Amino acid sequence: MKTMNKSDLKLIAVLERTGGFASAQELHQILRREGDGIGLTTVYRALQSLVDDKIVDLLRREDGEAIYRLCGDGHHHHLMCKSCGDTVEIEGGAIEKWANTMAEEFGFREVGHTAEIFGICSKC
Amino acid sequence: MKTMNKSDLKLIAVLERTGGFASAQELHQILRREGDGIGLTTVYRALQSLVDDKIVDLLRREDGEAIYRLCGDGHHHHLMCKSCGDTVEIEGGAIEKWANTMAEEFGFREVGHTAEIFGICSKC
DNA sequence: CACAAAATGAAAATGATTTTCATTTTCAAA
DNA sequence: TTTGAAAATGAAAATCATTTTCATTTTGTG
Ligand SMILES: [Zn+2]
Ligand SMILES: [Zn+2]
Ligand SMILES: [Zn+2]
Ligand SMILES: [Zn+2]
Repeated sequence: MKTMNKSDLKLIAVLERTGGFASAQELHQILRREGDGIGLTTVYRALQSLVDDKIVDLLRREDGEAIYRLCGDGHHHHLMCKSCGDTVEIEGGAIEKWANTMAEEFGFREVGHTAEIFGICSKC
Repeated sequence: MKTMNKSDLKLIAVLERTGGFASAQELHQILRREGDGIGLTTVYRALQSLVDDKIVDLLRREDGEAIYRLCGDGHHHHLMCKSCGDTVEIEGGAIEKWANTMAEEFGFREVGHTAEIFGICSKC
């Protein structure tokens, strides 16, 4: 972790405030909406640097778009209704264990994972 | 799984021949190199349809590019190296149980899930 | 202050994927 | 075999996230 410039701090602040994942474009819009004139390029650069410094996690949406979250954020998974879109945040203890076990078994390190459950909720 | 047209079959054939993962662009180039004048659009369409029919897996390279591979039988998950792209298909017994438990707890039905693990493999 | 390095952002470039749309192929009914 | 509608095809244009360029501004230090 080298330096930490003004933009890096701004991005960390937004990520803290919003919690969860957000794309670069979304984070840029949020900052703009709040009156910050930061440029999209700078947002990308700050996120890149934060990822390099392992301060931020980079994952991918289903369509491939990059999404970011603060490392150490309360990690959780989602249960989403395919019909109405309602989403519940759930604990993933079993998943964490599974991911670590499997990764270890195959000699992987710096392990991460994604896991989502979807179905039809009781209201639908 | 509805119909299976000529292009779908071509793509399946290439994927069989090459084994492992390849991007749409790469698969298109391979077909072209082999003298097939198939269009890039058609390659994308065929892959989409094969993914919908669960005949091929869609994963993502580290840069977000979509990569495809013929899927083995049965339900499984992936452990992929972020660096070299090597992928292992793994059992997900714990996941299945977890997904069902959570879904039941929140009253969801027709439940499905996705789960992928990624990290750095021993060779990298 | 002066000056070099670092940061910034507008605009252009990139590159994968999708959309449009006119044309061709397929295929079953007549 | 002929015919018309539906499905398939692909070239070109459109999208859209991300990166690159490059001229300008800010920062830090002597
Ligand atoms: Zn619902
Ligand atoms: Zn988890
Ligand atoms: Zn698979
Ligand atoms: Zn590897």
